[in-house]
Amino acid sequence: MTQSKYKSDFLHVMEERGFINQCSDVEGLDKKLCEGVQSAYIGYDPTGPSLHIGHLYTVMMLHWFQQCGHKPITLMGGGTALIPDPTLKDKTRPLLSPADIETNVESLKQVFSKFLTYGEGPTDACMVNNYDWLAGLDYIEFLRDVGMHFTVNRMLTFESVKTRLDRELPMTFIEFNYMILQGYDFVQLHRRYGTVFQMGGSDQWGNIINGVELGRKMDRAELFALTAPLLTTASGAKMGKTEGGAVWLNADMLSPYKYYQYWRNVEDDMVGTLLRRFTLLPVAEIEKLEALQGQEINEAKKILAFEATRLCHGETAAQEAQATAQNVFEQGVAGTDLPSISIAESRLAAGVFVIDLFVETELAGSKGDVRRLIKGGGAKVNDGTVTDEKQTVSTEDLTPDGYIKLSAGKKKHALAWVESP
RNA sequence: GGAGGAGUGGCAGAGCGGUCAAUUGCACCUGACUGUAAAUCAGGCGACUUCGGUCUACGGUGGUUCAAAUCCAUCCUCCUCCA
Repeated sequence: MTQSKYKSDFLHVMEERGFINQCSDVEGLDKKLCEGVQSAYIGYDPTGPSLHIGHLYTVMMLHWFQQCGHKPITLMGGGTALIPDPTLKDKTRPLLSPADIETNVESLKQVFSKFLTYGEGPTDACMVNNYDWLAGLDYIEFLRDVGMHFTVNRMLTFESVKTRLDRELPMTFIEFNYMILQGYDFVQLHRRYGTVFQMGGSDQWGNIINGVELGRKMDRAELFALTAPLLTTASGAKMGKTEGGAVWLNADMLSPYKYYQYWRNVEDDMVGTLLRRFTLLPVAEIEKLEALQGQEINEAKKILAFEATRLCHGETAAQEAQATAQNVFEQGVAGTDLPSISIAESRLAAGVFVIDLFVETELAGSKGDVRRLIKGGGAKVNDGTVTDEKQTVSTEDLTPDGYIKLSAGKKKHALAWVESP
């Protein structure tokens, strides 16, 4: 294990797990964290009902923060979600209704609870909503107190603003204000909870540092910022997408099996980074796994997939997912955890077009999609390649266990079970 | 308020009266090779289809034409310059 240059447990962990990208004042922060229990927050926009793995590494930061004896705060941007964030996407994102946001906040708390312990204790996590202080703001007062401290000159230099302007894309005033409100959040967190520390992804650096500066200007507060490197694949693309879309952390939006498969299929070069960031395995153990070469890396990927799934969906779900993956890929048989549909026995007896089953199991998006799959030789029924578009299956195709296995390509499989009368 | 310019498939970006379901790149899917990896090569990439076709699409709505993404009118949105 490498000798840490940090005194505080937390920074030590962040360092060895690769979470440190930029920090406003490492020494100061290190010292602060050694003084006693601190609270730190990360902001999340409740713009969707779940988190995906793009959010996950920040949640892990909070997780470790709590493990190191501090208090994590999840800040819900209930107020800022009413305002579009000007980042990345060139288009202004649609405004959400307050009711949607409230539903999302509730749903998100469930997800966070898998990684953080909420409660009333000194190091228990808590969830706050910036709607509480943003909703009632008086415009004039706000401009005088907060707007005073921002120069447009500086705001224009921020990456999110610059790219928009450079590309001659519109940015509305409401979006332009986003960063001010985010900075103001830090001030409020400090005033209300004594929070001196904010973390986030490196894309949030500008916003976070705004808060640090605003706190100093308004309250002479000493605030700290830490960002983690954004997750990109070894080939440079942003991580977190699968064929179906985002890799959600909710089981009802993405099954544990698929979640497991996502991790199982990551690029070789990512395994070490991901193990450090998304599992709780001791670093020493991770270092051993990182040393694996060639085909052996698959072993590391299995561990990554298992550990990541266990953390998010629990031991049982992880074992089931792993067992299914093993059955499917190593034994060549079906596993119970595969996506399934049920089909009435009477319907099956009459014969069902294979094409329809592929659509119903969502292995393909449309009938035309299945036809293409068949033409390309990627469609299989019970591991036999489908060659005829009009091929049907009936009760005779059922395996002894009472299902039909469908495959789209080598990795995507689904089962159609007969519905017992 | 005035003058120009632009709105095309997930994104970028061609087309500017028929041969356009729309060039191309990225992304994505499948096949081959492999290690459920990467790279590479090949094919595919609106929906439905009795595979002959049918339908829906180029900001919205009307119109001209045998025929429109392409022309005209109008509305909406955005950009640039001027006041």
